[in-house]
Amino acid sequence: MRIIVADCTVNYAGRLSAHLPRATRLILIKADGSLLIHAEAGAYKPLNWMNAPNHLVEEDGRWYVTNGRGEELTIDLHAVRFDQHVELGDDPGLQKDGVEFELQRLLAEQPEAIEAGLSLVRREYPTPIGPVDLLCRDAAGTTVAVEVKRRGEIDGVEQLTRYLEFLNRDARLAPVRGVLVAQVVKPQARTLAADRGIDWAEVDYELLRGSDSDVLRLF
Amino acid sequence: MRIIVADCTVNYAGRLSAHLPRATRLILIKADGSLLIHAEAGAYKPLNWMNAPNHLVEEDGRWYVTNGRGEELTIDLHAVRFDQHVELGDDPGLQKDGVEFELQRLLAEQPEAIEAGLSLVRREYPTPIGPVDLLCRDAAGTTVAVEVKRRGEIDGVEQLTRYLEFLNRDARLAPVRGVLVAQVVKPQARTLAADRGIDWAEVDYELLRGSDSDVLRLF
DNA sequence: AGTTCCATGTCGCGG
DNA sequence: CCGCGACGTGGAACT
Repeated sequence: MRIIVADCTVNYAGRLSAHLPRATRLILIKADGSLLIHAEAGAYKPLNWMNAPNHLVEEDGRWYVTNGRGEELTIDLHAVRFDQHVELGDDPGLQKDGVEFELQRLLAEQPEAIEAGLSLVRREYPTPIGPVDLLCRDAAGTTVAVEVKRRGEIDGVEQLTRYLEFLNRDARLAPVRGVLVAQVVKPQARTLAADRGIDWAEVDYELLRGSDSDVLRLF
Repeated sequence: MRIIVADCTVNYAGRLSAHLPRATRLILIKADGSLLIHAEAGAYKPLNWMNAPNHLVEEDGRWYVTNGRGEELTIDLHAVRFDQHVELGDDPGLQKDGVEFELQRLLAEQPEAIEAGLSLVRREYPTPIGPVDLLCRDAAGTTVAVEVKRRGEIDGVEQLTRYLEFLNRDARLAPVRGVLVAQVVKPQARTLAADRGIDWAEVDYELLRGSDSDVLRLF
């Protein structure tokens, strides 16, 4: 990785046109050729960037970066204050835990955590506009579409509404109820869900994981 | 800005839990306190980060970063290979050009590009839930609500549906048709639009801009 | 490669 | 502060 601090002017033309007036910034060039330009403020997102793979040409204090997809970045270097090369080596990568998929897996194993008497019919049940997270049947034998989110917000209710629209046209399934399941269901989502006749449930992730370990311990 | 290259182990607990095994990485600490951890590969997005404002405590080769929103990042520094401080100063900021607003402006000038015989009634026509991008009238005199997007996706159909709901209650306008206009309309959006009786159209941004220049050249 | 959906999305605007 | 929509969204998983 090459680490540069320089007084520079930047122009980007591609998906849009953008211009960075002259100022001192941090420029990173990674081993794969990707390039980031960061300022002193504004975390996470670079002011400008070019994703790998791309082609870098240096010429008279000006860099041309092109990427074969019609995008071009030009950097005018007025003064380089700092230029250092370091080898970082491969990264073992980030280990995540606690995302939606895991929650869906646990709930598929323990549908009763959503509602007593609920049993799984199929996970990722396909519809013309995308798969329903869990298709279940309740104690009374009614079909239930379950949408799993980490946080239950309005778009989750919208998504579930669309699924129900389609599912209820299938005579073999109708009538289909909907349940939005999340660790936390926001007040707005509750209101909209109630208005649409959709149920919601909050589940405890740690508790689900605990039960999961219990199940494993039995074998 | 402080630029550090170090052999480190990182743990994050907040919106999820994440762990970075020991490896050499780039750590940036910006003036506002925000912190980024980058690896050699994978541009744009840091492996881990903490957005400002946050609190940083250094202690025995271990850093604790907390941000008052229940998020915590811990960095164990095993070996620091590089540690440099640079002053970047304020950044004048990025100047952008050419996004959705521009597309809307061009279509307001050339509604025929959407559909033959279409004429503009008003841009940003207000409704209780937000302004409709373009309100038009078609060749038959029927009111048409146009939603402009750079990319036509399900969200656009949902948004337009909500507008139509309101517009159709206005006896002076009803019945109102809807058209979703974008450079590209995704299959899912087409399916949902068709299902809701909403039309869609794809337009060529470069072509619109070209016609625009032609118009200008006439004067 | 194309498509779809998730994201510790981030970011900016308006109420 | 919260809700909402755009983003050069990026990135991963699946077809």
